Amino acid sequence: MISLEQQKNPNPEDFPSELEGLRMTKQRREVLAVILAERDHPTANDVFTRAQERMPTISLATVYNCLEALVSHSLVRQVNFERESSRYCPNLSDHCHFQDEKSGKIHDVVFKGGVKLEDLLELPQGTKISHLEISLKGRFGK
Amino acid sequence: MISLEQQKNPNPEDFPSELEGLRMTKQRREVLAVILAERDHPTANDVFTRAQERMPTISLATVYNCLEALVSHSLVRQVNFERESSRYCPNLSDHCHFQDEKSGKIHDVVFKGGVKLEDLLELPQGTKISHLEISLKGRFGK
DNA sequence: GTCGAAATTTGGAATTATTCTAATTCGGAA
DNA sequence: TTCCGAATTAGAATAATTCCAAATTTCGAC
Repeated sequence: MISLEQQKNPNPEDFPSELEGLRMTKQRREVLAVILAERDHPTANDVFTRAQERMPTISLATVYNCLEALVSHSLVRQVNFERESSRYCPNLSDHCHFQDEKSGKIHDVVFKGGVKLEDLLELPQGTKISHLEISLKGRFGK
Repeated sequence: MISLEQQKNPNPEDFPSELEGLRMTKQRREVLAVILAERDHPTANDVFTRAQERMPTISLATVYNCLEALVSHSLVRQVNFERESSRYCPNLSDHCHFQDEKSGKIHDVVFKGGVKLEDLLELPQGTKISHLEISLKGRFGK
């Protein structure tokens, strides 16, 4: 797994011309930079709005294209909650997501030491998991 | 948790007039019967089509209404996979879902003896989980 | 550097699942 | 039977996402 540093103002120009086999274009760099800039979970539209600040000509379709490219090359994670619009997550380490019902905000949640979910499921021998998503909803204790 | 028997041809008329505090109307009975009739994971539209066989006048909007009522009263589970349309599941016991990438079909997966996912997560003290969904995607071993 | 092919971007249209709306119908209580 | 709130209905509206076809950019070969 590649490790892209989270930083306040990532400079799109600092990304190499290729990441994880994905050719980095100006727009893909910008979209990636937007996502790495904050540790939150923006929607495609949020990303679009933020990207427009530095690249006013970028289109929403391109943002969708870039997101799909980045996700499929594991540079960004896609997060789905029920039927809400997809969100995107810069944290590539093993974790799942908790949505606070009060604020709607999404938080990363990690597993206790070394737990591998796959080991806890009754799956037919040899089953290959290519994708796994855990979504929690609830309220923080007060 | 209520336990509604899975059976080949559930008779909508056999359901009591109220289930889990939800008043059972003709349409809600029919929708519930459709879902209990098969151990699969139909979309709202699938349910609509199947319900129409015995109740040709039912509308899609009603199917959506009924599904939402049944789900919110825990008579049926809603299953979401990425951005695909929601599916509905008659199995109320603790389990998660695996989608076979080859067929697209969804299968129920149970946890190994008594594992409680909540116990494996690093959540702030007192966090109340109201909803939890685990979705897996992959291929069965051959 | 120039050329052509291939990939990417773009704006707008199209799609699709779902929700909303307003009118009608139903079902139970009085 | 009558009344009232809830449920149903058909169709319109919404919203996220995808599709499309044209324009632009990039890349490699020369």
